[in-house]
Amino acid sequence: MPELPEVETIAKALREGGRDGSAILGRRIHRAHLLWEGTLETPSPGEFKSRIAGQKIRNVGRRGKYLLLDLSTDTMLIHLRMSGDLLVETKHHSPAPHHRMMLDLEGGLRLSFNDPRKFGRVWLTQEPRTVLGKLGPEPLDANFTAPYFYELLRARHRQIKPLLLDQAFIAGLGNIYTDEALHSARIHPLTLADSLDLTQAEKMLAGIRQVLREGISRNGASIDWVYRGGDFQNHFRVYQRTGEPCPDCETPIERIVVGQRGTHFCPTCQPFMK
DNA sequence: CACGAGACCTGTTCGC
DNA sequence: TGCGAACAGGTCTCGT
Repeated sequence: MPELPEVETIAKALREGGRDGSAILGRRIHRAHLLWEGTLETPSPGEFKSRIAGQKIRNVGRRGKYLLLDLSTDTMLIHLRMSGDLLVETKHHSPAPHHRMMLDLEGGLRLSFNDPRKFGRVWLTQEPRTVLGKLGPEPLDANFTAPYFYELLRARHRQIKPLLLDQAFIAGLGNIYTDEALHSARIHPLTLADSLDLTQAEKMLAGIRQVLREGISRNGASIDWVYRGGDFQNHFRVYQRTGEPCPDCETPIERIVVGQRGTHFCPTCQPFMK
């Protein structure tokens, strides 16, 4: 689910707080509740609870699809995977179905991790690099240039779509934004990365940045009940639009399976070049 | 190195 | 209406 724009939206919301003044920055964590221990990747439940108690939330950031909570002495990393969400609630609220972890904060607030499918994971560590170390570059980083992207693509004899989903190649893209970016760049999802020329690499990077920026400006995509307020789902051009006319040329959008993921593209705008 | 299948989970939608 | 199949924003591991 949550891809870079959704995680960025959540990080921003946690930093800025709600209209009700429910800001969590600067607050001390009184106590952690683990409703499903499998959520915790490291350390053990006992050490997690004793170590996190008393630490303050200094800041909230993002790297790839990971949320980073800077605490007094540790970093808490959260990966929402397919169905995770973070909510700020009050302490009195009884735990909703699928709550997996709750952090009681000073001032009666509570930061809750809800995750129906139980794929999400949490780490508490003083060395976030051990978790983030293998991530590829941030696509929106100004230091990530088109010529460099072209060099990376040229070194890989692999279909472009699964390559863009590979977090070690580039961080933050998921199934929605990959399909949208390929359509924006007019590149077929099965195109081999090392067959793209510099001009196509430039278009690919521009497409990635364009759809990510649009996703962020629309507060992400809210499919089903998750990620309240996001609007990008109403602006998909190909994702989950099988059979609907391409917004650029009217050709019906096609769906194929690539690397076991549903893949949506326009056969006219994105012709397969061998 | 590249790729496909299977696993990890639960909920919703689709097709008969 | 009922019920099983298919599908879902992600990632890891294993076998070829």
